[in-house]
Amino acid sequence: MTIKDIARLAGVSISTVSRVLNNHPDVSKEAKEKVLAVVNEYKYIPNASARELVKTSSDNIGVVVRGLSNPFYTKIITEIGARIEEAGYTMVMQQIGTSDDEILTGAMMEREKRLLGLIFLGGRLDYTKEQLSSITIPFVQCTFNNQYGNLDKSNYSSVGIDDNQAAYEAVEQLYKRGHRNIAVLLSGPRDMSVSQVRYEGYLRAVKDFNLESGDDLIISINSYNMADAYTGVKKWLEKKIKFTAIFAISDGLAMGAMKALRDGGYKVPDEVSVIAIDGIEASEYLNPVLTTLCQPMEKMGNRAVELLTDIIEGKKGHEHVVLPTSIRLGESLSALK
Amino acid sequence: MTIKDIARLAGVSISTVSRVLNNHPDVSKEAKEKVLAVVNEYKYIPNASARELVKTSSDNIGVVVRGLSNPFYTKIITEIGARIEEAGYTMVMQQIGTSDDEILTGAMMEREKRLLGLIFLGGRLDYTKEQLSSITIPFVQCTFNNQYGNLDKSNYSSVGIDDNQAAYEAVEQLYKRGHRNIAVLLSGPRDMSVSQVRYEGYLRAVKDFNLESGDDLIISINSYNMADAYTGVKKWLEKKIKFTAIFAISDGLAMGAMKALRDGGYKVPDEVSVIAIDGIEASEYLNPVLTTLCQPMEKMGNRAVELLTDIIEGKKGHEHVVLPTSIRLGESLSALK
DNA sequence: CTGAAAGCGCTAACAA
DNA sequence: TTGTTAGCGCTTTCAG
Repeated sequence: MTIKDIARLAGVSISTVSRVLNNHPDVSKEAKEKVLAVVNEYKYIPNASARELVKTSSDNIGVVVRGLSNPFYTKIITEIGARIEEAGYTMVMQQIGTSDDEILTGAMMEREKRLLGLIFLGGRLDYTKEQLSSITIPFVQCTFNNQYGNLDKSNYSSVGIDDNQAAYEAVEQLYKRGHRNIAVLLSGPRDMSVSQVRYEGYLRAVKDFNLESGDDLIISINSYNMADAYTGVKKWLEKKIKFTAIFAISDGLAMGAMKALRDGGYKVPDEVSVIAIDGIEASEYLNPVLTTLCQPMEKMGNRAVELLTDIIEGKKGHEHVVLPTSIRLGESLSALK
Repeated sequence: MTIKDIARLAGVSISTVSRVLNNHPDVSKEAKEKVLAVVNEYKYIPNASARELVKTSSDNIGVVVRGLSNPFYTKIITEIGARIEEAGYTMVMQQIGTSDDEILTGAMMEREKRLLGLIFLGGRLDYTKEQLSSITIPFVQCTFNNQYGNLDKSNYSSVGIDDNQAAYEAVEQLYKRGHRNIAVLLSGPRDMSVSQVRYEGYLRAVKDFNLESGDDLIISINSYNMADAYTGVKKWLEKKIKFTAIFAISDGLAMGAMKALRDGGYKVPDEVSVIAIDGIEASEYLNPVLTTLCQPMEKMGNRAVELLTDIIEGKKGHEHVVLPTSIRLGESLSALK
């Protein structure tokens, strides 16, 4: 069933069918009705590949999301979708797996969907200028921090938090409550991801506040899974390292840690305080409620779209926006006597 | 940058470029190297729309997932992806919003991607035969239960749990522990979704076990959000209805409920028992750990692919598989004295 | 208001 | 081993 068949069945030309399908004004009522009738009868659906192939422009903005159903992105995506719509563009979203190449995906989307711009969610930190050059339209990295990259900042925009500083502040919260033996729960050890950046913030705080330090206080697991965090922390507890608090680089890891602590007989927050970074929904439903530094998810999505549309419309150049975190005071912190 | 440009730049014909790009054997080493060099230099990426347009067949299996990042689907999708790969097919996944039309999406994918079959995740229950007819390839509904639909079961396959029975068994667990005043927390009230089916299972159990019944024991909210469940339960508690247990139709709702109970001064499980259905990861990290009837997620993904490939390969016809749930005994249940 | 025809970028016969 | 060519299904001038 192609446009040709519809044309034949409706007794009109291909162009007329196309016009009806695209709501062009200059079609007679009769022709329109005839075509629509046939379209409905045969449940004809135009081939999008053919459409895209022939089009030379669009109002599409691409969104590439890394990671299947990362709860953390849901709110951001919703916000991005709403803002793109509001600005008069169309969102084309593509989810990719953890190990897929987002730059390649973006480059393909750029060509196929005739994108005006791209937003990447959950990008890696290690792209080379070379790799990035396959994308020729403006793009903004959301929740991304090219701390280790050597990218030319004038070639793209970004919006995120200062992960290093957030970690520093999380540790500071513990310090202010009298904690000096603070373990860090991270994914890595050195995986060039956000985990590493936050770990460095922890180290900076440890140094600044003159806290206890050393490998004994590092709980390193190989993923961002709650289950792995649980197992890792449980095993670590057996070593009987002296500690009074845990800083987890993500809410998810903190959730695993809190269960491990409970199963290990440690009371949170009475015996051990726990703090993290992210502010996902689930961590607010724990008992005790997790204290965490929240990423401003709506704001991030909002700003990402704003940055991109400003560039597309020629209003501004590339910018790098660092948004502040806000602390959600739960029940997982207590002051040492 | 098109295949034509590459051909010109490499000094060969477009067919040769096409052959190189598609790894066809009959190309001389020199030609291949020349083409590859140009491709790399200019970061040429073939236009997938054009490719798809010209292709008449594929080994693609489409997967349509409803709902942005539903944690419940992650495991199923991972499993589906692995099985599709294993069976020698290629997975083409598309995520759609809660209010998007999955049948239309499926129909479009069928035509564009030349799919051999489709798997729907999280489908609605209310499609008409008419609507479904726009899909002409075999498809299987995963986690779907056409309890209220009037679909011809011989036209599609499905795999899921018996939601009504699962709810019944959940309530039975409470009954066996002496509970007679069991509230139900659901999303709806009558939204034709899985919530409704589980609610009917609750009603059946209430009748069979001669439990206390009535509207007072129904806590109805308008979403599957933890936050809404929290607010809803909190408000409901103010009514001071007599109850000793809550059956939540999903883990997410149970999480909201447990926090509301805690904030309202009710101890779980000492004063109130809570049970749910789903078995998502987060609910295992609660304190107390939620007792819930787990859906066999891996198995579901596994069987969905198996059903579909068997049909594609002509080995079998359509089937409707009902998988058993398994109880995860957490800490949210206690027996009444 | 309508139709004929060109061509989007690519693959796959078919020739050479 | 290579190049020529005919479409895939659609949109869009350009004539009528």
